[in-house]
Amino acid sequence: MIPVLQITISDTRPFDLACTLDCGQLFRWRRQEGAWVGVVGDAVIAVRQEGSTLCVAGAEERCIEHYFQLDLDLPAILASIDRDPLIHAAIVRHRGLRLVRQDPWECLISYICAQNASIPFIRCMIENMARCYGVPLSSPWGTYYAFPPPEVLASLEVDDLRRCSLGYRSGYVLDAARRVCEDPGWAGRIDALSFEQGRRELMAFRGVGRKVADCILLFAFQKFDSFPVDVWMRRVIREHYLPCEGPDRGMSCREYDAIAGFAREYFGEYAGYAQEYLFADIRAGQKR
DNA sequence: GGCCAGGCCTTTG
DNA sequence: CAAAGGCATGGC
Repeated sequence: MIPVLQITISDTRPFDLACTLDCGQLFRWRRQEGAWVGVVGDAVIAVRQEGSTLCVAGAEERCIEHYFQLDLDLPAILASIDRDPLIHAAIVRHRGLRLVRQDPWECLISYICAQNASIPFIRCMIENMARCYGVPLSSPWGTYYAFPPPEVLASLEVDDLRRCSLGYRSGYVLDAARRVCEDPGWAGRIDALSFEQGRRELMAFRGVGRKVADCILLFAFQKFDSFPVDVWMRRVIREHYLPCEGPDRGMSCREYDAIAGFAREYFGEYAGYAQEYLFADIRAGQKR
């Protein structure tokens, strides 16, 4: 019998599991038999939400609260970004979506892979790497695979990663793995830095530009004022907030900075949450 | 089968 | 400094 832990959700501590796991910030969770199953570190975890109860198997309460950041005052955060009808509608539709505390290493590689790729494709690349080079983890829900650690990826050849469908990103991932192996303190250092300083550190990785750095800062380092601007976010901001600036195709550094800078000022210190709610809303609308 | 995707790097104007 | 190509691959 699998021991199941129950965590109670309330109006003062809202949480929506499906929104959180399916909004595009994470790539490894799957729906399985009415639950969500994923790998966090070396643990296979299954989570199911039944109304205001969260049923968890495979992890302790403290681990889950830390991972989903349930201690964060979400109502206060949402109130602080609720500035107009557009973001308000997104908040209402996805209330309970939380930013997850991702592992810096896995997040770094995931978002290097994410450049110029659709979300299903990103999932595919990461699963390929995990299946080929990750430690198998047997669980009541089947065999899953840990995300391969830096030493393992660093020991590969470019063609090994090409076979995982990474394409031209293979070299970037290999470089990043080697760099992290030589500098194991990288994450701790960025953790202690401000948003701007952390971004500078991250952009020293080949294959990490503004957008990728901003995602990592938001998802792995809890720099909540980070506002990643992908092609979707750019469309929304241009349509609703900053009409027409620059050509239609391709985004210059200047335009990126203009959009992200505007958003940080407009939404405030939790602009990253606004970004994620807008992103989730675009994706939901896309599914029709 | 063409278009596009949680962009970045390099080269050119 | 700004603007344009090139890039690997898979989903839709």
